[in-house]
Amino acid sequence: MVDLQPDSEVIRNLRAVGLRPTRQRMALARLLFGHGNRHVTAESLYESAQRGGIRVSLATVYNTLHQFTTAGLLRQVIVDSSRSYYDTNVDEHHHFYFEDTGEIADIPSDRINSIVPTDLPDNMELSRVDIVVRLRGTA
Amino acid sequence: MVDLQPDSEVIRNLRAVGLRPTRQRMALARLLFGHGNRHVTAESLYESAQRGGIRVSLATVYNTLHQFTTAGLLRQVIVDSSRSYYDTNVDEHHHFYFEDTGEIADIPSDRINSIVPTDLPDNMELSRVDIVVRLRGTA
DNA sequence: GTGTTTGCAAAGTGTTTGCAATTTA
DNA sequence: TAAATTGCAAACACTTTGCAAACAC
Repeated sequence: MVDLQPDSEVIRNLRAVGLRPTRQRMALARLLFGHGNRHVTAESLYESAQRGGIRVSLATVYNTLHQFTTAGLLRQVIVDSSRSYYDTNVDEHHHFYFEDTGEIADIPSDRINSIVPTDLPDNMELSRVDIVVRLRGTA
Repeated sequence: MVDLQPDSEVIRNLRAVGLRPTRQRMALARLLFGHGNRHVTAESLYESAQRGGIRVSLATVYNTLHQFTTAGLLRQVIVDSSRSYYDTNVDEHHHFYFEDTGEIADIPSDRINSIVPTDLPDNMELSRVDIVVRLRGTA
Protein backbone atom coordinates (compact mmCIF):
# COMPACT_ATOMS: atom_id res chain seq x y z
CA MET A 1 0.00 0.00 0.00
CA VAL A 2 1.52 3.20 -1.18
CA ASP A 3 1.21 6.43 0.71
CA LEU A 4 0.69 9.11 -1.85
CA GLN A 5 0.86 12.07 0.47
CA PRO A 6 4.23 13.75 0.67
CA ASP A 7 5.29 15.10 4.05
CA SER A 8 5.02 18.61 2.76
CA GLU A 9 1.36 18.23 2.01
CA VAL A 10 0.50 16.75 5.40
CA ILE A 11 2.46 19.52 7.07
CA ARG A 12 0.69 22.14 5.05
CA ASN A 13 -2.73 20.73 5.86
CA LEU A 14 -2.03 20.64 9.57
CA ARG A 15 -0.62 24.14 9.59
CA ALA A 16 -3.66 25.31 7.66
CA VAL A 17 -5.84 24.44 10.63
CA GLY A 18 -3.42 25.82 13.19
CA LEU A 19 -1.90 22.57 14.42
CA ARG A 20 1.82 21.96 14.73
CA PRO A 21 2.88 19.08 12.53
CA THR A 22 4.26 16.81 15.21
CA ARG A 23 5.37 13.27 14.45
CA GLN A 24 2.24 11.86 16.10
CA ARG A 25 -0.21 14.15 14.35
CA MET A 26 1.39 13.58 10.97
CA ALA A 27 1.26 9.84 11.39
CA LEU A 28 -2.36 9.88 12.52
CA ALA A 29 -3.31 12.27 9.72
CA ARG A 30 -1.77 9.84 7.24
CA LEU A 31 -3.70 6.94 8.69
CA LEU A 32 -6.93 8.89 8.64
CA PHE A 33 -6.75 10.77 5.39
CA GLY A 34 -4.25 8.85 3.33
CA HIS A 35 -6.47 6.19 1.87
CA GLY A 36 -10.05 7.25 1.35
CA ASN A 37 -12.80 7.59 3.92
CA ARG A 38 -12.45 5.99 7.28
CA HIS A 39 -14.70 5.52 10.28
CA VAL A 40 -12.70 5.13 13.45
CA THR A 41 -12.96 5.00 17.20
CA ALA A 42 -10.10 6.09 19.43
CA GLU A 43 -9.33 2.47 20.11
CA SER A 44 -9.44 1.39 16.47
CA LEU A 45 -7.21 4.25 15.38
CA TYR A 46 -4.80 3.45 18.19
CA GLU A 47 -4.65 -0.13 17.00
CA SER A 48 -4.06 0.94 13.42
CA ALA A 49 -1.20 3.05 14.63
CA GLN A 50 0.32 0.21 16.61
CA ARG A 51 0.04 -2.15 13.68
CA GLY A 52 1.74 0.47 11.58
CA GLY A 53 4.58 0.74 14.04
CA ILE A 54 3.66 4.28 15.04
CA ARG A 55 4.57 5.14 18.59
CA VAL A 56 1.74 7.20 20.01
CA SER A 57 -0.18 7.02 23.25
CA LEU A 58 -3.90 6.42 23.51
CA ALA A 59 -4.25 9.79 25.25
CA THR A 60 -2.71 11.49 22.26
CA VAL A 61 -5.06 9.65 19.94
CA TYR A 62 -8.00 11.00 21.95
CA ASN A 63 -6.55 14.50 21.93
CA THR A 64 -5.83 14.36 18.24
CA LEU A 65 -9.32 13.16 17.37
CA HIS A 66 -10.73 16.12 19.27
CA GLN A 67 -8.36 18.59 17.68
CA PHE A 68 -9.07 17.29 14.19
CA THR A 69 -12.79 17.39 14.88
CA THR A 70 -12.64 20.95 16.19
CA ALA A 71 -10.60 21.88 13.14
CA GLY A 72 -13.28 20.46 10.88
CA LEU A 73 -11.15 17.64 9.52
CA LEU A 74 -13.28 14.99 11.18
CA ARG A 75 -16.88 14.71 12.16
CA GLN A 76 -18.30 12.74 15.03
CA VAL A 77 -20.87 10.07 14.26
CA ILE A 78 -23.26 9.11 17.00
CA VAL A 79 -24.40 5.54 16.65
CA ASP A 80 -23.54 4.00 19.97
CA SER A 81 -24.13 5.31 23.46
CA SER A 82 -20.84 4.01 24.76
CA ARG A 83 -18.26 4.83 22.11
CA SER A 84 -17.39 7.80 19.93
CA TYR A 85 -16.94 7.27 16.22
CA TYR A 86 -15.26 9.70 13.86
CA ASP A 87 -15.71 9.97 10.13
CA THR A 88 -13.14 11.41 7.76
CA ASN A 89 -15.96 12.42 5.45
CA VAL A 90 -17.22 15.72 6.79
CA ASP A 91 -19.73 16.35 4.03
CA GLU A 92 -23.40 16.00 4.74
CA HIS A 93 -24.24 12.35 4.46
CA HIS A 94 -25.68 9.47 6.43
CA HIS A 95 -24.65 6.04 7.62
CA PHE A 96 -25.30 2.40 7.78
CA TYR A 97 -24.47 1.10 11.22
CA PHE A 98 -23.86 -2.62 11.48
CA GLU A 99 -25.08 -3.47 14.94
CA ASP A 100 -23.49 -6.89 14.95
CA THR A 101 -19.98 -5.74 14.22
CA GLY A 102 -20.01 -2.09 15.26
CA GLU A 103 -18.92 -1.08 11.79
CA ILE A 104 -20.09 2.00 9.95
CA ALA A 105 -20.44 2.63 6.23
CA ASP A 106 -21.51 5.68 4.32
CA ILE A 107 -24.86 5.47 2.63
CA PRO A 108 -24.34 6.24 -1.04
CA SER A 109 -26.16 9.48 -1.63
CA ASP A 110 -28.32 8.06 -4.38
CA ARG A 111 -29.83 5.65 -1.90
CA ILE A 112 -30.98 8.12 0.69
CA ASN A 113 -33.57 9.88 -1.35
CA SER A 114 -36.28 8.11 0.52
CA ILE A 115 -35.75 8.06 4.25
CA VAL A 116 -36.02 4.32 4.51
CA PRO A 117 -33.70 2.91 1.90
CA THR A 118 -35.08 -0.03 0.03
CA ASP A 119 -31.72 -1.10 -1.25
CA LEU A 120 -29.85 -2.53 1.73
CA PRO A 121 -26.50 -4.30 1.80
CA ASP A 122 -26.61 -8.04 1.19
CA ASN A 123 -27.74 -10.27 4.02
CA MET A 124 -28.73 -7.35 6.13
CA GLU A 125 -32.12 -6.39 7.42
CA LEU A 126 -33.36 -3.15 8.77
CA SER A 127 -33.19 -2.83 12.52
CA ARG A 128 -34.40 0.72 12.59
CA VAL A 129 -33.83 4.17 11.20
CA ASP A 130 -32.81 6.79 13.69
CA ILE A 131 -33.22 10.39 12.75
CA VAL A 132 -32.03 12.95 15.24
CA VAL A 133 -32.50 16.59 14.48
CA ARG A 134 -29.85 18.25 16.59
CA LEU A 135 -30.61 21.79 17.69
CA ARG A 136 -28.79 24.49 19.52
CA GLY A 137 -29.92 27.77 21.02
CA THR A 138 -29.78 30.75 18.71
CA ALA A 139 -26.56 32.65 19.41
CA MET B 1 -50.70 15.62 40.37
CA VAL B 2 -53.00 12.68 40.40
CA ASP B 3 -51.87 9.21 39.54
CA LEU B 4 -54.62 7.65 37.52
CA GLN B 5 -53.19 4.17 37.37
CA PRO B 6 -54.56 1.77 39.95
CA ASP B 7 -52.13 -0.74 41.41
CA SER B 8 -53.96 -3.55 39.71
CA GLU B 9 -53.28 -2.10 36.29
CA VAL B 10 -49.57 -1.57 36.90
CA ILE B 11 -49.33 -5.10 38.27
CA ARG B 12 -51.13 -6.50 35.29
CA ASN B 13 -48.89 -4.66 32.83
CA LEU B 14 -45.73 -5.86 34.50
CA ARG B 15 -46.97 -9.42 34.71
CA ALA B 16 -47.92 -9.24 31.05
CA VAL B 17 -44.27 -8.85 30.15
CA GLY B 18 -43.07 -11.45 32.63
CA LEU B 19 -41.78 -9.16 35.36
CA ARG B 20 -42.67 -9.52 39.01
CA PRO B 21 -44.40 -6.43 40.28
CA THR B 22 -41.94 -5.46 42.97
CA ARG B 23 -42.25 -2.22 44.88
CA GLN B 24 -39.37 -0.69 42.91
CA ARG B 25 -40.59 -1.75 39.49
CA MET B 26 -44.11 -0.55 40.21
CA ALA B 27 -42.88 2.82 41.38
CA LEU B 28 -40.59 3.28 38.37
CA ALA B 29 -43.33 2.13 36.01
CA ARG B 30 -45.62 4.78 37.50
CA LEU B 31 -43.00 7.46 37.04
CA LEU B 32 -42.34 6.40 33.49
CA PHE B 33 -45.77 5.61 32.17
CA GLY B 34 -48.10 7.46 34.49
CA HIS B 35 -48.08 10.87 32.91
CA GLY B 36 -47.53 10.89 29.17
CA ASN B 37 -44.32 10.40 27.27
CA ARG B 38 -41.01 10.77 29.00
CA HIS B 39 -37.40 10.78 27.91
CA VAL B 40 -35.10 9.71 30.71
CA THR B 41 -31.57 8.73 31.53
CA ALA B 42 -30.76 6.39 34.40
CA GLU B 43 -29.64 9.38 36.42
CA SER B 44 -32.70 11.50 35.67
CA LEU B 45 -35.08 8.70 36.50
CA TYR B 46 -33.18 8.03 39.70
CA GLU B 47 -33.54 11.69 40.64
CA SER B 48 -37.25 11.65 39.86
CA ALA B 49 -37.59 8.68 42.14
CA GLN B 50 -35.71 10.36 44.94
CA ARG B 51 -37.77 13.51 44.63
CA GLY B 52 -40.86 11.34 44.76
CA GLY B 53 -39.67 9.70 47.96
CA ILE B 54 -39.19 6.34 46.28
CA ARG B 55 -36.43 4.25 47.81
CA VAL B 56 -34.60 2.56 44.98
CA SER B 57 -30.93 2.17 44.16
CA LEU B 58 -29.28 3.46 41.04
CA ALA B 59 -28.30 -0.11 40.15
CA THR B 60 -31.94 -1.11 40.21
CA VAL B 61 -32.84 1.82 38.01
CA TYR B 62 -30.28 0.62 35.46
CA ASN B 63 -31.54 -2.93 35.68
CA THR B 64 -35.14 -1.86 35.38
CA LEU B 65 -34.47 0.31 32.33
CA HIS B 66 -32.89 -2.69 30.65
CA GLN B 67 -35.70 -5.01 31.60
CA PHE B 68 -38.36 -2.58 30.41
CA THR B 69 -36.46 -2.05 27.17
CA THR B 70 -36.09 -5.78 26.56
CA ALA B 71 -39.77 -6.16 27.30
CA GLY B 72 -40.61 -3.54 24.69
CA LEU B 73 -41.98 -1.00 27.14
CA LEU B 74 -39.15 1.43 26.47
CA ARG B 75 -36.94 2.21 23.54
CA GLN B 76 -33.41 3.47 23.63
CA VAL B 77 -32.64 6.76 21.92
CA ILE B 78 -29.11 7.33 20.77
CA VAL B 79 -28.22 10.98 20.79
CA ASP B 80 -25.15 11.16 22.97
CA SER B 81 -22.08 8.97 22.95
CA SER B 82 -21.73 9.01 26.70
CA ARG B 83 -25.20 8.52 28.09
CA SER B 84 -28.17 6.28 27.36
CA TYR B 85 -31.58 7.82 26.93
CA TYR B 86 -34.85 5.93 27.06
CA ASP B 87 -38.15 6.95 25.55
CA THR B 88 -41.53 5.76 26.79
CA ASN B 89 -42.89 6.19 23.29
CA VAL B 90 -41.94 3.00 21.47
CA ASP B 91 -43.74 3.86 18.25
CA GLU B 92 -41.74 4.82 15.21
CA HIS B 93 -40.90 8.48 15.53
CA HIS B 94 -37.97 10.86 15.65
CA HIS B 95 -36.47 13.39 17.98
CA PHE B 96 -35.28 16.86 18.58
CA TYR B 97 -32.15 16.80 20.67
CA PHE B 98 -31.28 20.02 22.47
CA GLU B 99 -27.52 19.99 22.56
CA ASP B 100 -27.29 22.76 25.10
CA THR B 101 -29.45 21.10 27.74
CA GLY B 102 -29.29 17.44 26.83
CA GLU B 103 -33.07 17.35 26.57
CA ILE B 104 -35.03 15.36 24.03
CA ALA B 105 -38.42 16.02 22.51
CA ASP B 106 -40.47 14.05 20.07
CA ILE B 107 -40.78 15.55 16.63
CA PRO B 108 -44.47 15.93 15.88
CA SER B 109 -45.16 13.55 13.04
CA ASP B 110 -46.57 16.23 10.78
CA ARG B 111 -43.22 17.99 10.87
CA ILE B 112 -41.08 15.13 9.70
CA ASN B 113 -42.43 14.82 6.22
CA SER B 114 -39.38 16.50 4.88
CA ILE B 115 -36.17 15.19 6.35
CA VAL B 116 -34.96 18.59 7.36
CA PRO B 117 -37.80 20.21 9.22
CA THR B 118 -38.35 23.83 8.40
CA ASP B 119 -40.44 24.46 11.45
CA LEU B 120 -38.07 24.38 14.40
CA PRO B 121 -38.77 25.18 18.04
CA ASP B 122 -38.45 28.86 18.97
CA ASN B 123 -34.97 30.27 19.40
CA MET B 124 -33.37 27.14 18.11
CA GLU B 125 -31.23 26.64 15.09
CA LEU B 126 -30.29 23.51 13.28
CA SER B 127 -27.02 21.98 14.34
CA ARG B 128 -27.38 18.99 12.11
CA VAL B 129 -29.61 16.11 11.18
CA ASP B 130 -28.31 12.67 11.94
CA ILE B 131 -29.82 9.76 10.16
CA VAL B 132 -28.59 6.34 11.08
CA VAL B 133 -29.94 3.34 9.29
CA ARG B 134 -29.33 0.53 11.73
CA LEU B 135 -28.87 -2.91 10.22
CA ARG B 136 -28.45 -6.40 11.52
CA GLY B 137 -27.46 -9.61 9.87
CA THR B 138 -30.28 -11.65 8.42
CA ALA B 139 -31.22 -14.40 10.89
C1' DG C 1 -39.51 -22.43 51.30
C1' DT C 2 -37.73 -21.47 46.74
C1' DG C 3 -36.48 -18.64 43.28
C1' DT C 4 -36.28 -13.72 42.15
C1' DT C 5 -34.93 -9.18 43.08
C1' DT C 6 -32.56 -5.65 45.50
C1' DG C 7 -28.73 -2.73 47.17
C1' DC C 8 -24.24 -2.13 48.08
C1' DA C 9 -19.71 -1.81 46.88
C1' DA C 10 -16.38 -3.22 43.75
C1' DA C 11 -15.08 -3.65 39.13
C1' DG C 12 -15.28 -2.33 34.26
C1' DT C 13 -15.11 0.64 30.12
C1' DG C 14 -14.38 4.57 27.55
C1' DT C 15 -12.63 9.12 28.17
C1' DT C 16 -10.34 13.21 30.28
C1' DT C 17 -6.81 15.52 32.86
C1' DG C 18 -2.53 17.08 35.71
C1' DC C 19 1.97 17.38 35.16
C1' DA C 20 6.88 16.46 34.23
C1' DA C 21 9.57 15.45 30.25
C1' DT C 22 10.06 16.21 25.43
C1' DT C 23 9.58 18.43 21.13
C1' DT C 24 8.69 22.33 17.93
C1' DA C 25 9.53 26.83 16.17
C1' DT D 1 14.34 29.25 25.10
C1' DA D 2 9.44 29.91 25.16
C1' DA D 3 5.35 27.73 24.04
C1' DA D 4 3.08 23.65 22.54
C1' DT D 5 2.74 18.74 22.75
C1' DT D 6 3.32 14.18 24.53
C1' DG D 7 2.80 10.13 27.63
C1' DC D 8 1.92 8.36 31.81
C1' DA D 9 -0.89 7.49 35.54
C1' DA D 10 -4.52 9.02 38.13
C1' DA D 11 -9.12 10.61 37.99
C1' DC D 12 -13.70 10.55 35.90
C1' DA D 13 -18.50 9.50 34.45
C1' DC D 14 -21.45 6.11 33.32
C1' DT D 15 -22.60 1.40 33.55
C1' DT D 16 -22.35 -3.49 34.95
C1' DT D 17 -21.72 -7.18 38.22
C1' DG D 18 -21.01 -10.41 42.46
C1' DC D 19 -23.14 -11.57 46.30
C1' DA D 20 -25.61 -11.51 50.75
C1' DA D 21 -29.93 -9.89 52.52
C1' DA D 22 -34.76 -9.04 51.47
C1' DC D 23 -38.79 -10.03 49.00
C1' DA D 24 -42.53 -12.32 46.05
C1' DC D 25 -45.21 -16.11 45.34
